Amino acid sequence: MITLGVLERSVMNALWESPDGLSAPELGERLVAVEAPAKRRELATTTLLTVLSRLESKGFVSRTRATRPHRYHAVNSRSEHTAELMHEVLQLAPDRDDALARFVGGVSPTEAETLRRLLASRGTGE
Amino acid sequence: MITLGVLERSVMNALWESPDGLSAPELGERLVAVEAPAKRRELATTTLLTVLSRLESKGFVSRTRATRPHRYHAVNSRSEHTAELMHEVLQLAPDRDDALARFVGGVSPTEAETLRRLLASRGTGE
DNA sequence: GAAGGATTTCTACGTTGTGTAGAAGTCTAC
DNA sequence: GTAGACTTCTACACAACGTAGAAATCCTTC
Repeated sequence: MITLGVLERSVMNALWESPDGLSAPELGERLVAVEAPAKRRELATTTLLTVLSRLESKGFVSRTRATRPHRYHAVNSRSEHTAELMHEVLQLAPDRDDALARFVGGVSPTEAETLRRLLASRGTGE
Repeated sequence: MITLGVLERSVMNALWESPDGLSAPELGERLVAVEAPAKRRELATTTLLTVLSRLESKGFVSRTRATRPHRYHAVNSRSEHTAELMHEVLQLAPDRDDALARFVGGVSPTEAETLRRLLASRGTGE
């Protein structure tokens, strides 16, 4: 399963919150702003470019080469990404229904209600 | 997020299918049996012991030291593991409901039905 | 159209996790 | 108490990731 490193995840979080995408320098500012306030020092722009390239290879990021500071966008929204991951995890289990049962058993009452609503509006499927 | 390597996953699969646990040599036999029939050559027992130790450190495996060939057990069932992973993934999303919506949107009709049943038997929660 | 600065790509190194297993240590049955 | 089974220690190769300098590329302006 494709996984993300800690910096890669920070970068994705920044991109997910930027509908218009970000250039590498802009990304740098966001990262300093967010994260542990005092902790995070400045990262070299080349570092960010490397990470962005890797994320592009992994299919998580696309870029616009038209403008000069290239703009980077998240390919999927965070929710899509999360849902996809959940499906991947579920796919690995041979006993899907059992896994689903345990999953449902662990959600909060609020979320259970959300799920009911979602399933209802989805139609019965038969 | 704690993740598993490919051999580690094979080992966990073998343990998950062995309610009474396995010793390292027994594990070796299982692994040869399963997996790509011709592909998988024999693995040294020490290799398996190393992997088992690492899985123990990660909390996925426990062992009985009483008997001489120690016996190794999966701490959680595969379904529990899967459900836990799904929760972890979901936890990372700030927009949980949205992620749930996308997740539900992607399940098969059969699974949707399973989910409905599970949520119904779970009680309304209020 | 050449120069200079901004930007990107290439290359590289340290760290960590994982697959792999020999060497060395420990335990038990005889 | 010793041989053989079993476990732990140590070790190495390889990939992924964080990190960034050097080198290449590209606009802009003179």
